[in-house]
Amino acid sequence: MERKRTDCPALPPGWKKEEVIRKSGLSAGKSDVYYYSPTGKKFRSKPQLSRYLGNSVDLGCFDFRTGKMMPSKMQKNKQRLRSDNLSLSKGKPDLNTALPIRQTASIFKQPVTKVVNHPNNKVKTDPQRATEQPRQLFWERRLKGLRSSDVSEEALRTMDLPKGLQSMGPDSTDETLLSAIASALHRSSAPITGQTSSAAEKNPSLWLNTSQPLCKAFTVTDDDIREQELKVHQARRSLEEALMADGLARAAESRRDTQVTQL
DNA sequence: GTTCTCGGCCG
DNA sequence: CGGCCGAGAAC
Repeated sequence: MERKRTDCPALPPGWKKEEVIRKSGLSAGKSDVYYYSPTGKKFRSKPQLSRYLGNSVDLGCFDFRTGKMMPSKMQKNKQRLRSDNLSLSKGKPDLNTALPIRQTASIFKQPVTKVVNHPNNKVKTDPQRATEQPRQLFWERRLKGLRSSDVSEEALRTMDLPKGLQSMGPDSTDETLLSAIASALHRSSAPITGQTSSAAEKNPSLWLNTSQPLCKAFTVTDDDIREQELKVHQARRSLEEALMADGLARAAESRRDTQVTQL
């Protein structure tokens, strides 16, 4: 009977929440909660909402039933914190490459990453949303200070970027440039060209091509490519050796464990 | 066809 | 239990 679609404080204007009480059957009295997007699409579960909003939106602390953010649910976070996997000294390194997302009060944080729907999943996309996906201007600034580190929290040496690559916009440090380019590379499969518009150099906030990293246009020479191929080759060899060593170590360890249990 | 509603599965 | 979704009922 509760047919009213109420505004939900945790939601942006336009989103409505509805609670419907079951009035017959074995489950009479139970209630179902639905949400309606501004475009009128109905959502009847958290996964469904999550699918629609994209992976970059973490609904972990959102309570679907009440429609409120419940910070208490934060502890039951599936994503392990760095401090956590420190304690499990063995265990695979964290290969999560997700980009940081803006943390705001609302569930509907602005994704920093573009939400690209996986070609294989047939979620119907709202074309409006797909094209209007907002991205913060100069969002790369928030990558500042991010460092990769190994399992012992030791910061890894950062890469040296070729001289030809130059950062642009606010905070034109090499460190941010590296992050910006790395992010651009794994955000989309489109070629990375940098900011090709000369206007962008004079006034980035106006002419910025947001699908490209904050990097001046550059050219890649054959020598650059050869040099890079060599680096990749060496990196692969190092990885191969590391994996081999790790495998031997694990084998030795499990052998020792069995012996201990047998005592 | 679409939307509504409750059953029932599964964690 | 309650969340989630399938499927029959209703429109």
